[in-house]
Amino acid sequence: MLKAGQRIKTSLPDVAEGTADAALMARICWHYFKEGQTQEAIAQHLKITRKRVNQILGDARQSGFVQITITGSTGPCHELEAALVATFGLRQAIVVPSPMAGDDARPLVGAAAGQYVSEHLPPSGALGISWGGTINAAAQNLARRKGMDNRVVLLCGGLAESTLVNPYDNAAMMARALDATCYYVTAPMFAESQPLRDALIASEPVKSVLAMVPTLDLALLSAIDLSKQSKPLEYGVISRATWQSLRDAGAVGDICGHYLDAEGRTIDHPLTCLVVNPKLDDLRRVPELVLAAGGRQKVAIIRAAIRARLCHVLVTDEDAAKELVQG
Amino acid sequence: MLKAGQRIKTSLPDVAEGTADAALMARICWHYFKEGQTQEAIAQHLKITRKRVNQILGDARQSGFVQITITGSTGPCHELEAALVATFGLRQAIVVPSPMAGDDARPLVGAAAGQYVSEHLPPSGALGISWGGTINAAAQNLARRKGMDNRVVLLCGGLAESTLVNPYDNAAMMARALDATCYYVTAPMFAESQPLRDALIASEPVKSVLAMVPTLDLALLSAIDLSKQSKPLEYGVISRATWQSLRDAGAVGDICGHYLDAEGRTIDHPLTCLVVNPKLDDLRRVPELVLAAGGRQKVAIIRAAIRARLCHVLVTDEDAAKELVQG
DNA sequence: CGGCACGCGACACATATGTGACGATGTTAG
DNA sequence: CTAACATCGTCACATATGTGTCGCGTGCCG
Repeated sequence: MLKAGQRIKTSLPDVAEGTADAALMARICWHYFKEGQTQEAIAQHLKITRKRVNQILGDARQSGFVQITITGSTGPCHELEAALVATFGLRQAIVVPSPMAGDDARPLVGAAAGQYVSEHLPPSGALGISWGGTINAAAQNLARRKGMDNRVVLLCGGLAESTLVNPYDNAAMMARALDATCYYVTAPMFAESQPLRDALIASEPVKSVLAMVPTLDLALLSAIDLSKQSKPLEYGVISRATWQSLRDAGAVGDICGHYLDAEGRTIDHPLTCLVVNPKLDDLRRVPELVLAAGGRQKVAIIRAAIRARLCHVLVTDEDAAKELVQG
Repeated sequence: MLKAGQRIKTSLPDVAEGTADAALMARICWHYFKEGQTQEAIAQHLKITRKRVNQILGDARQSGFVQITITGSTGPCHELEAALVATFGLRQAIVVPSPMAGDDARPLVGAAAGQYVSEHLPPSGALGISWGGTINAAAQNLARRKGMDNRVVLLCGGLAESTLVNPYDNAAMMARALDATCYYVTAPMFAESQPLRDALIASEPVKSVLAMVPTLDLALLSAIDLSKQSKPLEYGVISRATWQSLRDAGAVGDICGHYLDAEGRTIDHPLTCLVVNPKLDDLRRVPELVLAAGGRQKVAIIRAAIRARLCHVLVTDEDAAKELVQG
């Protein structure tokens, strides 16, 4: 739990370049994962301590330097996937097992989403991204590209306080993984007044970036819920009062700053006039909208997003999928 | 070491469908590799024994059900790669660390080659493949595709005796991984007489498959050496007498059944009139020739292949690369 | 009907792995 | 120059993992 104004070191994994020589890391990973050598043997071979090898392997795993993909035509929850597709008329659904510990589903859903994006973003395609822990995890699980001339467009404004997951960080990680040019919305996520928001949206840098939205090839969206476990609430991105009033207005969460009720309709609330974000119709013009969101608390907003025609492909976890199908 | 005529059960990993439920395997892999749970915890969660979890994980690793890729722009041996490109005018070189134990480099080089092919074979592209342990390993490390209408063309004849690595097995594995149609050369690798070979090559099924070679998008070639460790010799694919006479004729190995001397020239030898294989000029017409071969004993034939213009992209191991560059 | 091979669960145990404590060795700011 | 600090190697130890052995059912074949 964070206090307002608390400064947080943006301790993002940093893609681990620099922690140790990238070449060394690659070599260790090779011997360990590909060749199946023991850490001890690798340490002796390279004349470093086993502990160091262990450390570097840990870094490599965490930072997404090594990527583990589970091939196999039928995923682990493939009946649920079929059920989701059938129930909601989706193009595709990807369901991953929920974490065994009552843990956070976001890293896992994000990982799956990252893999999906890697496989479906065309070379030199333009990718729009939302923000959050899920997107962050997705960024770490993108297959690295190089020289393919991709573009990454951030679909929301930034946050001044560097919380653990920051839109700009997310976008930068994505762009780095894809070797892409990155386009940021150089404005806060929430403006302080409606005139200010209108001015920002009309301003050249913001306008030009938002104008790219209808030209995107794929957008990776996340769903922000307004449950008691809502992360923005926890991180202080929105105040408790705002949270309460949004709920009172019938909102179950938001997609790219568009607050929706359970039926997928945009709600009426003062905050909606302060958000700097792409228009709904522009988003709907993107040929492939991938929504990555997991955990029971996201069920309502996921359903709303689907009803709002903001989800062609859903990436979620087993728990949420079950509730979506049954409920 | 195999005795002539010994029957070998073709105990290929079989892509592990069937060993256990694929969905179970996927789930276990997910919890273990992605979520980082302990085998014990997974066993309890799924109500099976830890041993079983352990087993399934082992199967999954070996069969390529899980794939581990090392991302990172600079590979572990990236100076050697640059040196190879510069020295031999290659389009690209991929060098992987040699196995630490005096072990076989083929599985490792093959793994890297498989990854390369996955990344470079166009959707609905046609892939030509050679055969051998290296290609076998490559097949296990292809990213699975589905419904992309790829084609796999085997670039050599078959072997009646099912040795550990058999051209038809190789091709079948590749085709399965890519969900591709597979085209086999329905003829032995070596015909018993030249008239028979000519008749075979002129026959419809063989001719039509060989005619596909100039239309390939990419060919994954392997190099067969004639050193004392030569695998075909060990497996009895060629007799010791033939081996000796090929060496006497100046051959250092073969690429797709084309025996080359150290300079990359085709040699003169009776065997060359018995091989059922694509013509050199047809091979050279393939826009991308990837040669996957590692181990010191392959250095000579690799060099020969490059000189014969049969290698645009080289995938090899550190030991071989060093000798290639220095020697 | 009687083996008999096979697979699987229950242990058991040798390694391998992750992590903490502690001291030596630089490294930088004052 | 020196002291605070970060980094790294050594040791140690709790877990986790891989791989045996044993004994029990089950289904197959003679």
